[in-house]
Amino acid sequence: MADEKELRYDPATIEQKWLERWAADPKLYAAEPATSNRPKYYVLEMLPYPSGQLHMGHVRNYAIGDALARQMWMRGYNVLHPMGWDAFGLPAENAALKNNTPPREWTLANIAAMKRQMLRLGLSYDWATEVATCLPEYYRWNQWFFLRMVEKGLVYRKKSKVNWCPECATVLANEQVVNGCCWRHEDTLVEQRDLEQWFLRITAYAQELLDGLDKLDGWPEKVRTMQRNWIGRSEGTEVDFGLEGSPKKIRVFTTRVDTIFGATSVQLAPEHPLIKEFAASDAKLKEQVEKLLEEQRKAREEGDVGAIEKHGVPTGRFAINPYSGERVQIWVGNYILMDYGTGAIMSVPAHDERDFEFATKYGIEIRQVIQPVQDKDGATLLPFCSEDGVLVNSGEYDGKTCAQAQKLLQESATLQGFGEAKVIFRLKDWGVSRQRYWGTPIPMIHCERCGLVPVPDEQLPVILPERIEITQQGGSPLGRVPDFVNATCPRCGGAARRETDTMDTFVDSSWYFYRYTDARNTKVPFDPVTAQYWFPIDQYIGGVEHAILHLIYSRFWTKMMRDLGMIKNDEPAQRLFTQGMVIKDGAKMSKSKGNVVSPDDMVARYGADATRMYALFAAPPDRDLDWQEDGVAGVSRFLGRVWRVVTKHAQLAKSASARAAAPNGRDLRRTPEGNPTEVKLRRKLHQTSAKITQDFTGRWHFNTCVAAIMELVNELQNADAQLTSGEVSAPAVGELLRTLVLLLAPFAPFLAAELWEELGEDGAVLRAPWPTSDPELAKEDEIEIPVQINGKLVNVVKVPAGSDAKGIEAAALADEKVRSRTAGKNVAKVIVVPGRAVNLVVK
RNA sequence: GCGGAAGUGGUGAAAUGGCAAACACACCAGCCUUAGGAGCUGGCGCCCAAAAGGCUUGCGGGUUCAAGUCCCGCCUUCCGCACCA
Repeated sequence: MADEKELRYDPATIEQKWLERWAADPKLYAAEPATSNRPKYYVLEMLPYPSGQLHMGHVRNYAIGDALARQMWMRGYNVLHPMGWDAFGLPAENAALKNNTPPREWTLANIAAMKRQMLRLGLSYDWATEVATCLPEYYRWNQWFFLRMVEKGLVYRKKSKVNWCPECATVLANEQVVNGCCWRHEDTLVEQRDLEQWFLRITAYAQELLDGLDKLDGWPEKVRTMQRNWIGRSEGTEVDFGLEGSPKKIRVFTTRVDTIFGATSVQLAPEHPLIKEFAASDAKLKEQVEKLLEEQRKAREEGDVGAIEKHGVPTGRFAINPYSGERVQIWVGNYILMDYGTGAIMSVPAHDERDFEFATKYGIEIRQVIQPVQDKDGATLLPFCSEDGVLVNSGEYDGKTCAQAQKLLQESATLQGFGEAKVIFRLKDWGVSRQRYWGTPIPMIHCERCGLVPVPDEQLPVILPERIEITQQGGSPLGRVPDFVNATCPRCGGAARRETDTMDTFVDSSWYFYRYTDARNTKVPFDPVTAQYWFPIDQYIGGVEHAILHLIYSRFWTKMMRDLGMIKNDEPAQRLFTQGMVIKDGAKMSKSKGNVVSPDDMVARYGADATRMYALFAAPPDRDLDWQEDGVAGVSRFLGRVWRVVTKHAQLAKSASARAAAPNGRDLRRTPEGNPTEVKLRRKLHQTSAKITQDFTGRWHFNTCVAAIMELVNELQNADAQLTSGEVSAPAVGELLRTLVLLLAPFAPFLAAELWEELGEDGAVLRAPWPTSDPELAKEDEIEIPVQINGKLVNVVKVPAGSDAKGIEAAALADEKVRSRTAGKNVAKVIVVPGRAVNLVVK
């Protein structure tokens, strides 16, 4: 009875044993220093927010990274595989309100819990480099970078309209507004408020951030496209229209200055300063403008901007076209945005769809000034928006192509001083102020005499006070801590007030991966030499939801650090992989859908190996993954078969004769010899290892890697009798089982460690060399060739491997079925693809 | 509206232009008994009683000796962007 239990694969016991062993060996997953003679490989998974619970999306993300890291170790690389915590942020404050737990305590407890879960999963992180962004040892460097950016003129403060989430009671960056709602509160509409804010000048890098995308060919095209759209570069012209009866000018931005002779009105945004001016002396206009503004706000908040019906009112004022001197009405329109371009446009109804719609509605003149190159004679269907035409009704510019006219008009504007060529970006500067407690204090001091004064480096870190009452009232919580607020001005020594806003948490995650390379440095954020050894990251892995936020900020930060002379690389990550979502019952796993599967449950029932391996087996990593518990059970049963087949024959594999003939299973004869089963099994083995290596290095289809291991194990199982009887030689058994375990190691590290030991091997399987495949042994000696007649499959013939076209053709023509089908017919042509197929063209 | 990805058995999926459905899950039949979330054997796209045969990768065309794969048009689903002047 007692022995029987041992015949069962028991993941709980095996995994517990190895957890203890690994815990006793903290250097197991440590990278070698930069002096290592192995090639470096930096594999990184996006650091999680410490919510306290891993979810399946994390498990999938980390299973992918871990399989890669382990395989790279086995292939001889010096691997850096770190993990950390994106530990600042609002949930800690909410938890404090709810449970009366200090944010720091709550966060650290969550980190401890999630770390336990990660350890339980057997993830190969070097915890010596662990980083938690909420600790002063980390966030002091956020402050340090902030000061460097102040010096570089990359920080400024301005009062501006900002996105305000009433739920978070704080400001959001543009990137954090999703469909008009808060990215953390999908149902909470974002409001616009006027506030003094700190901004980072990310737009200084707009062009470089855009250009760099072309070189990031290791990034998914999807992410690059999203970033391009977000940066939104647009080439055009700025032109000053005159304001009738005033020396003032109205500057408009247009990408189609060639259509300017067709401008029949000028449209201003409701928030345009001139509109305010007009409205001041015109109560009726004021009322109308407010209505337009309200419509615009509503549409923006509903995320339905494109669908809003265009409205506008004439202001009664007129603008003067600087090229023609023509006088056109000035309107205010609800479809004009103040925060793009100049907040003013020239309206050319004949050549712009929106302007056309507007003009049609209000009976504004529609004047064609571009004649399409095609259908020169017939009436043009307006609006005609293509640039494939020539100018008409445009004075001296008539007959020019659109491109020629744009150039000439720009030159003329520059010459006469009423305009110029201009490139504008949709990307806005990064507002980093947050009126929250649990974040990095912004290291600035407000002095009544000296103004804004940076905190000197030697006074860093500006420590976030820990004893603080979290309340729900608005405004920065730090403002209610006198010990924090009251400061001495570093410049004049007088009494001053400390800045009470904290930094956006995306600052934390913009550079954390550099800190990993030198995580305990107390002098500088990281040692440049060490960082240069590891950077750029060879493979970054995470969810596509960070395509714009985190990934654009990180690129900016890297360029900024490069310009500080701290690093040499222009981009943080060479390759980026975005894994698919974890789905259950047709929907993304989420608490609100009630379809969450707990990783702890899975690990408890099936073990960490089975849980991780299922996450890799059920779909290729870039696709969405449908979580089916039966599938996990299936993988667990498979691991049981592996366990049985290896333990059953382990004695033979490590027998004296097997070792003597083939230490490590490596020196076996390199030509296929032995009894047919042995030849067949070794062939399958070498085919499997070739396939896995290929799928691993090439296209990252871990699901087919796992399937290949399953096929191998199925063959071993089918040959159980021959293995038991000794028909297969001991050295061959040794090679088979050892290699199987090595191939399994990146996917099921616990079982691999256990079986590696079972096979009598010392040392970590992680440090054993990755199996190489011998093409000679992998080669089939007979292959099946499908024979088609007119493209239809008729039969399959066997020919010796390496048969030439002639031999294959002969075999095909000799086949019974083929002969009966071709009898009495004319075989017009025979196409032979050696090793692949034969097709007979029969008439 | 624009851009991207995807559409293959009951399910997850596989297939350098060359035998569609590997590997699994579920299901069915049988064996085993320590009655388990265990193990083993076999079956499992559709039509046909079976065999023979035929049909089959969202729909319609095309290229090719040969198309799930390449090209054109359409449909559906998901994702991103969306008055960006």
